[in-house]
Amino acid sequence: MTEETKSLNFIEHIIEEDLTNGMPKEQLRFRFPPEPNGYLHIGHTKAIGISFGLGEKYGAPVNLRFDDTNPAKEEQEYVDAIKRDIAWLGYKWANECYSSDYFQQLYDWAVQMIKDGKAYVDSQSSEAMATQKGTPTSVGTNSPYRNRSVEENLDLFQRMKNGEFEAGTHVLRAKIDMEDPNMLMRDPIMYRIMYAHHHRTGNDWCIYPMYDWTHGESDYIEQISHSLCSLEFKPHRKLYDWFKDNVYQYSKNAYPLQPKQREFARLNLSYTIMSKRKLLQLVEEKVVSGWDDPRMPTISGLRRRGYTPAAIRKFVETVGVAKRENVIDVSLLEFCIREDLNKTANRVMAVLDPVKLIITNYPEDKVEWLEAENNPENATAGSHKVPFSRELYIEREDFKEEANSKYFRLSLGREVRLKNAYIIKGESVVKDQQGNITEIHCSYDMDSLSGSGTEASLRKVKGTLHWVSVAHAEKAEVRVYDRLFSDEAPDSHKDKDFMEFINPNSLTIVHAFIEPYLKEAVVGDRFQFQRLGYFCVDEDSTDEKLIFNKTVGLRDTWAKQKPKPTQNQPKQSNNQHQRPPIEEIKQLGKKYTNLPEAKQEAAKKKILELAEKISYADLEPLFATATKKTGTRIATAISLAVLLKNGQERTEAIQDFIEKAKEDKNDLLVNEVKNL
RNA sequence: UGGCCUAUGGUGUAACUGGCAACACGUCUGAUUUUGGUUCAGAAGAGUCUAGGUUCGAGCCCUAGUAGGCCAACCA
Repeated sequence: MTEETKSLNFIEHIIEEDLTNGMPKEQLRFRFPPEPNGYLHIGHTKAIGISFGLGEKYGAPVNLRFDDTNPAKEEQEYVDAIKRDIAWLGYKWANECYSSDYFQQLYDWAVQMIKDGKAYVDSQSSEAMATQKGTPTSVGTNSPYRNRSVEENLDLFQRMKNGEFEAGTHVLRAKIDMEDPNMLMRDPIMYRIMYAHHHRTGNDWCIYPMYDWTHGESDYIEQISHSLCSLEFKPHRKLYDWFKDNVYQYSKNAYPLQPKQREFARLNLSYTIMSKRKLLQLVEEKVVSGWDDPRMPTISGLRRRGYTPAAIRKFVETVGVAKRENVIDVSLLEFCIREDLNKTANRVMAVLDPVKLIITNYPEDKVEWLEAENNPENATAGSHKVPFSRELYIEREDFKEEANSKYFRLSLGREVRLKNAYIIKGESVVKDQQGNITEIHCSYDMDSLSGSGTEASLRKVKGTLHWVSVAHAEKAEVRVYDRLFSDEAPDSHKDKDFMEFINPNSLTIVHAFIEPYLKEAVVGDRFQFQRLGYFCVDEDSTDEKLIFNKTVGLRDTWAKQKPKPTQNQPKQSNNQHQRPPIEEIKQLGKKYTNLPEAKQEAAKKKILELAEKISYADLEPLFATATKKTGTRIATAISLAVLLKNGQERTEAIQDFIEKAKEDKNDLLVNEVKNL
């Protein structure tokens, strides 16, 4: 057993506390409650990971509950997609539930509440009700219908249910408090009239319950112990509890456990959006090919892009759970998928931007089938054969006529290795009339075959190139993706619509040459194209034509050397050199008290030097340093001594500072000022 | 004129009230390498939003302030 002492997140702390306070472990029960009005995205995987993860951790059931109370927006297609995605992620739900299954129970409770004077039928327009509701900063006023008799309310509600009224003419409201600072408590609507076909209940109902009423009571009916949702529902908690307390009075025998809602910060990912409404817009306006377009942050998009469930789960686990707003850098997601694929994806060779390479001293009709290791990270992965011949394709980027010593690839007169094959040397180039290179001629060292063990084969050369034999090359379409948005937070700009940040070059279609081994590949297979990245076979592939999606590139430290056009430059400027001396003094002071003695000496020396270069005006603000920042005060004292020695007049501020320092508990500080 | 929530390296998350604030990503060095990948070794980067207070001792508790987020759908 590897008993990991992993630190707990705040939700786990709450659960642990409940457990130690006597809640039986068997009572633990969670739920994931999507509304079937769109596809799940990477943000949802956090919520899924939290609730299902807790279920796995505590061996507790987790219900998948579709919150289907708005037939106008919800569809069976979404139900199916959601189930598919959760299952693909590898989670198992205990029960497949629907809020619509509880409509009758909810209705009965609502009648009960009317009888108890806790709910009433309002018959105003939505505008009138909105006005009466007030604003966050001003209280609301009571509806003129607020004091209808129980009998009238019962009659009206019954008739609402019977379909006797037009949509929009009446609603059922909870009678709470129109002056509550929490607007959700200002007589929230429980039911509205709606003549719409529901994907499960058909036309059985013409009144539909609202979210707050339905969601909390669904938790209660399912006896969910911890109802976990995102931060924006925090204000709903008060109402959640109000409804729960009332209903509990009616049903405590049947449903003894009262659920507890807790909220966490949702996941945001840089360079993308996470709103279902906006994702739907991308789909509807055909900016992308569908919900599962590989550029979409949806689970189905990521799946098609080549992401694995393991990588996504690792990602969600790594980002953690807390209550503050956050934006996760996509580089973390990319790290997770690379880490997984590096261990599992077979290596193959493919050339995306080909130029012909001719080995002039290799026989014209000779073909060798060379051994290629499938995965150096996995000894059991085996190997496959790759054909080698006189004419090959290599990557255009892998050749330069002249190159400096930093360039490890092929150039004239220099040697490189062809992966799994021979060492070659650049000899000459053939160009067309425009000066474009059409052929590169080279010679090969016939004794240098990879793995042959000869002295020549063991020679160290600076670079290794991937290649594909021209005669044996298969063609394939490769879809190379860039981020969908050019802005780090496309929907965070008040003055600009997120659509303005769409990256016009988010998809590039490349016609590539691939080694014949790949002919066998089937939809969903994942490979590492050596030196390029990870790719997977897209479902658009046919028997005649293979199509690959680029999942993610390899880490590329070489690309970083070159000036890159992207906006992802490191922001940290190297301002160490030009930092004003006073800043350096502050920095040294910062750690002063924590340093071991020897380093303290060194720091002091440095401060003494720097202090020669500062003025009184620089130092004066530091006299006000907070008492507890002892280090800075010491640095200030040391510097002050230098100024005084150099003839600085004793101002009142100086005197105050010295006096106060002399009374400090810290001996280091006292020592510095006692002789001033 | 309001209510609620949050604030820790560039990013995300930790830290039993107590040893130089930990981990991951990212960044930078170096080594290894038939992938400029992987792996390995190392470095830089934080006075825990500010100011007070309680305490022998505060990232953590209290007060005030500042900044950001959420709240006015017959949506969820």
